[in-house]
Amino acid sequence: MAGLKQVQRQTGVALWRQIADRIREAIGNGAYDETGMVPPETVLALQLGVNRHTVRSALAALAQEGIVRAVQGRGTLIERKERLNFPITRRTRFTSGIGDQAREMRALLLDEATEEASAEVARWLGLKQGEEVIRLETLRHADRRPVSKATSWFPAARFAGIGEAYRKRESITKAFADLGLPDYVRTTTEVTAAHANTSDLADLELTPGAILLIAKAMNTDLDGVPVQYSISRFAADRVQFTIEN
Amino acid sequence: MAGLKQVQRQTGVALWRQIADRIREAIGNGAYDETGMVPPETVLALQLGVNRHTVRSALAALAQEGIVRAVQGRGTLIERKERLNFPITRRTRFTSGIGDQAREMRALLLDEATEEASAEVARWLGLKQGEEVIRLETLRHADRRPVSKATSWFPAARFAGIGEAYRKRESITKAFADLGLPDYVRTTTEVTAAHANTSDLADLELTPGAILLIAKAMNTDLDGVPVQYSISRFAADRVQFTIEN
DNA sequence: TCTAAATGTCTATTGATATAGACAACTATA
DNA sequence: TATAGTTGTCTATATCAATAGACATTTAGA
Repeated sequence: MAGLKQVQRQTGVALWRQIADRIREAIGNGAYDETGMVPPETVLALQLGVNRHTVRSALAALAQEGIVRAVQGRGTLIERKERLNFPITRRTRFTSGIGDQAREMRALLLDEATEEASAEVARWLGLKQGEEVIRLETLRHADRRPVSKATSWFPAARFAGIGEAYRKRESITKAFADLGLPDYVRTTTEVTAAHANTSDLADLELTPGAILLIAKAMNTDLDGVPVQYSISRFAADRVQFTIEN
Repeated sequence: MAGLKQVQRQTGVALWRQIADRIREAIGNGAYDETGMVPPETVLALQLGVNRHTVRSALAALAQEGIVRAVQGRGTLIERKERLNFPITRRTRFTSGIGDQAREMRALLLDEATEEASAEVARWLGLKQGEEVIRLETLRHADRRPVSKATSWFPAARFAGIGEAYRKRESITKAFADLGLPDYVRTTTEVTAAHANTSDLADLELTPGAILLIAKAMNTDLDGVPVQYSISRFAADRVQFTIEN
């Protein structure tokens, strides 16, 4: 049996949203792969102990996301089912990590700026606070679906022009290569989770209330000198991380 | 300035809950460390573009969690501010990982059962579906605050009695040692995020709507033979993971 | 072609959520 | 000892969320 987790009342999170989240998760886990359909509204309502109308609100939200499509008389069909796996290793690269799981990858440069390093950025990049860094805001798609939004900082002195290189090559690895850095390694990754804010929601095409997986990562060159610090935000219902040690 | 992210309306997540989450996060990030107090209700209401009463609902929820304490005439004081760091490496162990960040560690065995391996468990442990495994439900505390709830499976043939050993030693590492396994390594960790369900809420002493970081992990002995598969659920606002490669 | 099973639509009612305003009570400080 | 600044309490109102029931509409299959 599928066995959706029970919902909770009076939590500040509407039942229809909790139910939508559970069904989205169940779809992602392949719980309904046999039929390709979500169970009937009446069955879900009974399983979850809520009114059928509440289930309908949840399914309407999922239909809005393009995950299911209701057909009168037949049932509610699953339209899309995805959870990308993102391996985190010493050789973590976004493009090759996701690349074999998606047919088409795109990377978009949303914004670029040169600024003085904040205390946090300076600490990670091993700079003094106030030294110049280049900040890139990037958005990455897999199969035309937004997957992650990232803010990256680079030491400005060493990587002038990395914004332009990234825009052309659509890859950090290739942009580094163009600037004379043939290889680099992922040194540290910190993972947290939080609710999405408004701008992340819009860029990642999420519905409000969605959860983000947040990875703060440092890359260094082969001598251990920091070359990039980044904060990436992933839609938690589309992505999981795998750490292979 | 602190600058809390804006809230969103008509999302199925009540404003007071969104605001509570943002303030909890801001406290965890040290945004109010200078004063040790949350900004006045009227200021927060203005910043967030909501009514003062809505902010009060959020602060009431945080007071319920023991994170803040309102004092009439003075303001709202920060009582607790914590986020434990949990390193994930080849030598990941819960006790030593958290141990140096907390004065007191406790591990509780909630439940123990011998059962037939599900398809998932069998796959991870390299068993045939239906082979016997021991399942442990454990709850771990740091400084009397619940940190994580975990379900672990062990091959029953090899680790008979591990429940009793864990109950006595309050450590997987020591329980393994008692059963003749002096060392093991973390091979794979999968990280996802989701909303907490009812039983996790209760055991982890969370408020409804809270986010969990979920780690599915496999440990093997030094010959690469799987010895443990576990699913651990952490309160996302109390914990972060660090992956050092 | 009938029927069971499924989604779609409508009305009505209740409780939770959010806003609005006014004023009381308390604290720290000028 | 005033006073400004803060939290606490109360009333009122509008909208959202959830339940309840009835019935229409569509699909697939007997």
